Amino acid sequence: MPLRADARANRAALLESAARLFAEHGPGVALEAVARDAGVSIATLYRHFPSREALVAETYAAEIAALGEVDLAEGSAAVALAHWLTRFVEFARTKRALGDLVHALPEGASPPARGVILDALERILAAGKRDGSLRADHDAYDVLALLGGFWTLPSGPQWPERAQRLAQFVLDGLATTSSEP
Amino acid sequence: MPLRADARANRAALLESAARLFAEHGPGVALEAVARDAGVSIATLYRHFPSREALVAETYAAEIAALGEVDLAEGSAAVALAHWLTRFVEFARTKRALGDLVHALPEGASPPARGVILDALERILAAGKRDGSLRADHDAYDVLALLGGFWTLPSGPQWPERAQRLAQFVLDGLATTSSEP
DNA sequence: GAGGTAAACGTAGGCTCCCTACGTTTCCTG
DNA sequence: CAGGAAACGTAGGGAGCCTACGTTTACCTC
Repeated sequence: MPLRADARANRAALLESAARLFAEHGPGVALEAVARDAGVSIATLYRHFPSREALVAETYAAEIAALGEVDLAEGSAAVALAHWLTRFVEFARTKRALGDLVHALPEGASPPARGVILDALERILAAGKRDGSLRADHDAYDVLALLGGFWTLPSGPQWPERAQRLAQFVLDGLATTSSEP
Repeated sequence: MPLRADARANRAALLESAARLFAEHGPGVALEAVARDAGVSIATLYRHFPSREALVAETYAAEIAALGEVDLAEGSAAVALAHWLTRFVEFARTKRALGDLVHALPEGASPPARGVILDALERILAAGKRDGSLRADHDAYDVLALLGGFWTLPSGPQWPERAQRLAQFVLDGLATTSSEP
């Protein structure tokens, strides 16, 4: 059965506040602040999102889904990886909170976001194995770990440049035909 | 003037407790728990270590100093980097708290640990530029960012293997003479 | 050894945040 | 427009951070 009207509105307000506050103050924002900002009590926030992780996941649901899409139709898998990395960098730039979600560790029961991203990487790597444009001796897990470095970079003005170089390094390391100058 | 005897003893007890609790429960351990474990009040902890970061830095002072040492005497810079990376992986494995310290971001005023490590990497990279064994188009900052991935890996039993592969990837990417199979 | 003093200490408490129990209000359906 | 389920807010316990303040303790001097 559908949510009641007030519940729907509160939920939407919470997601909106969360998106803004995560962007402004990082993923560690007090949940009580999010609730206050949304004009709602903390209990309501917990009712809709039982954990911080759940709130982050819902907030970035669209972004996560987009990262799951891979276009292997045109060009080699290496090209697809390059495109995917560019999108990943862009998301990482604006959505720092995503990092905590993607790298939320507990061995089992990892959040869906992680699975979606690993899945996308796996498809690209498999394609690279088929068309020979990517080395076959690294798995999605390896690549994701390398990209984890993004979240350790200070978020200053040179972040995009740094991140792009990191991505290029990963790409070069995975490509069979090196593009070194 | 030297510390008073009781102060010295308390300080040592705090460092000992901190080392154990950081290792057991990660870098997020409650400082009050550290104080309690050391048989000391929380105020005393703050008197000796004004911030969590300061406590971590002191706890791992020896490890940090060791990471600052680089042996460029024998073999190429690439070999030196390989050795340094091995040590780095080992430290990262046992001292997860170090990560928070090394990657503590604030643009200015970064803690000394970061500087020590960046310095060591810079010396290795410079040597690699001289002897031609390492690519010259990446700086210490880049390398450190790549290694940041270590701290996003789940700390399960396969951690060492994963970490070693990451390090190898970085090494391969930086070496001029590729060691790909 | 007996003080005197600065250094070091612990207690206590305010603040913020997390999370839950419980009584109250609000929406929807008939 | 009433009844009941759904959703809500208030209130509060617990944990952790950090500081103010009064008390204790080691060291130095005589």
